[in-house]
Amino acid sequence: MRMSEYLLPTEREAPADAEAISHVLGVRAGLVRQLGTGLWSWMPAGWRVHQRAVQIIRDEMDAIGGLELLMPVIHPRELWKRTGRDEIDELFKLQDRKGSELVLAMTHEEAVTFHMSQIVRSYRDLPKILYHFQTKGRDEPRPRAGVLRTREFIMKDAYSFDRDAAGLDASYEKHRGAYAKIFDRCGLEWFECASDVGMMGGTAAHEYMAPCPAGENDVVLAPGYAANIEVAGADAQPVVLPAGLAAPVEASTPGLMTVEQVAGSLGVPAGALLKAYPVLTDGGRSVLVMVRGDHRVNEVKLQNVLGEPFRPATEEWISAHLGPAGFIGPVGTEIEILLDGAVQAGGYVTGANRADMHLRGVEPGRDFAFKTVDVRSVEPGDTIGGSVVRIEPAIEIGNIFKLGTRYSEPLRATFLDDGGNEQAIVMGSYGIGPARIAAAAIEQTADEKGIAWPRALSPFEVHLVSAGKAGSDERAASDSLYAQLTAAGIDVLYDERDMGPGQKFADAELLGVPLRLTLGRRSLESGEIEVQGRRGRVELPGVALGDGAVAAVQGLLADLP
RNA sequence: CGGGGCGUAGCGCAGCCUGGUAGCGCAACUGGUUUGGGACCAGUAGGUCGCGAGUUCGAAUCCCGCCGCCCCGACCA
Repeated sequence: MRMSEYLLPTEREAPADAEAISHVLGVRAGLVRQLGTGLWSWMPAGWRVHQRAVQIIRDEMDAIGGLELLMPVIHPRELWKRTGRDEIDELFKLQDRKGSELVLAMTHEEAVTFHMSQIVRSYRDLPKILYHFQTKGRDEPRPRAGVLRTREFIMKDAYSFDRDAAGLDASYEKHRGAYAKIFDRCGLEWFECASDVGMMGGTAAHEYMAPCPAGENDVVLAPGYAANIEVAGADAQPVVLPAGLAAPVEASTPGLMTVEQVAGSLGVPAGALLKAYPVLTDGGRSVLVMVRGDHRVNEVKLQNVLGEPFRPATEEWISAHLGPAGFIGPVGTEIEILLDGAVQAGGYVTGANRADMHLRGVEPGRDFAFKTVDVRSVEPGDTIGGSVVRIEPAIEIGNIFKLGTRYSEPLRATFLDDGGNEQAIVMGSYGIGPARIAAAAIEQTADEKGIAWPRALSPFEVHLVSAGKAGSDERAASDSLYAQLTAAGIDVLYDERDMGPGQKFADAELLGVPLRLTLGRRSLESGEIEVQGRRGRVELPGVALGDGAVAAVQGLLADLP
């Protein structure tokens, strides 16, 4: 591709309001442009990257027997009513000119299950894996960070259809294998994490996480362990408790409402306090959740423990049922108490359910009854298997779910088993966001000059800079080299624009093609083309001009990350 | 949905407080000189100051309403 004929709208300055590296560089390098909040266009070079990711995904999906098809974005709303998903806030709703109710698909479980319900008749029709690359619409409450979280995006979504749980397990494992190959081939650093199955979930789920600064999720990492912080568990650092008391003793704490204030005033570590967090469930239960003073309640884990959604109790409710906010505790209350498992035996400081008063020496079991649960968030300093955990932000680049019969039952997708009995198809769903792969690659590889694409995702294989002006001998030589490389099937971006070399180098480093060749007057004098590897901006041995140049460049390409 | 901020030329911004003919840098265009790390000289062109309604002799500037966009939080199969 000749740069003078291409559209690569690079910018010298970052968009004023961009924070994420991938947002800044995606725009500056001319890969993406914004149309509205959460609505992004892919410019030609950016679309090349996206298509590279898509092709890698397609390869590996095909390799596990996936069958590519295409389903529409606009669906009858009725279909979504049948699965109970038509009232989701994120679902775009619309009407046609006749007033018929339609939705923009956020995923395609409904559509694919609808079709398979008509097509599959017998156990002989199973198993199947179907997938497509299709636009999703999601009315996100807060789109952010360029293409990381948008209201419209392309997703590879795959669906497996099996006779039973064992079949689903096999399909699930195939996808785990394919996903590992996909993310490795894309050159990403990534982790497979146990994840929350979510409100609409099934029986198991994994997320694929690419660590990077702009990540929206926190991942807990230890040797042999990776989990979303929403579900992660770890061993807490032990706390040194004060000597026990025969019974709780009141301690005056006037105006001291925070853990830090109370701990400081009483001369104990924050972990020697118990924090009380009263919640009311949608089902009408009231529960007092207790965690160590230096820990925090994890609302996702708590919801899983409660088995239903909940809201924190209001201050009015707390005053009416426990005591003044800031001074509540477990002693003397009738409310059901859940105690976090990190609370070791011993005497703690808790609220006394009276204004300006706490209790010392409160012992779980002796002074109040409880049920032990795991509802705290993993904290820095926690350990797993003796190793201190790392907590890193990460982008979710893919996920896999065991759906079971969540969709096949309401949509009556059944088959006859070998005994002639009607059974619901057992399903899985498997998503990957190519745009997030691109964004994660930018985040993970960028340096102060720009992007440094993994070879597999780069919009071009070689960036050839002509350092001579039009009509010069060096320009004629670079024209000739461009023709040679292109004839050999190498994907070359050829910068033959009539501008200074500094600007060309700057654009090349911004765009991040892994191999940069420079051919100018020096090359004609030395007989060598200069070579820079983009990752780390390393100068590589020059390539001799002449017939061997193409083979030499191919050799260099093979060695790149 | 709460909190904060922004909207002036393609991009980045100043001007607004204290009303009086709309500016700067980069980019663009023309001519010339340059050509190995974002050159230089001379000239040119480009703006309903987000939209609407007010106050005023006069509004980018003050008041009211609306829209759009960003960040934080809530939210997020």
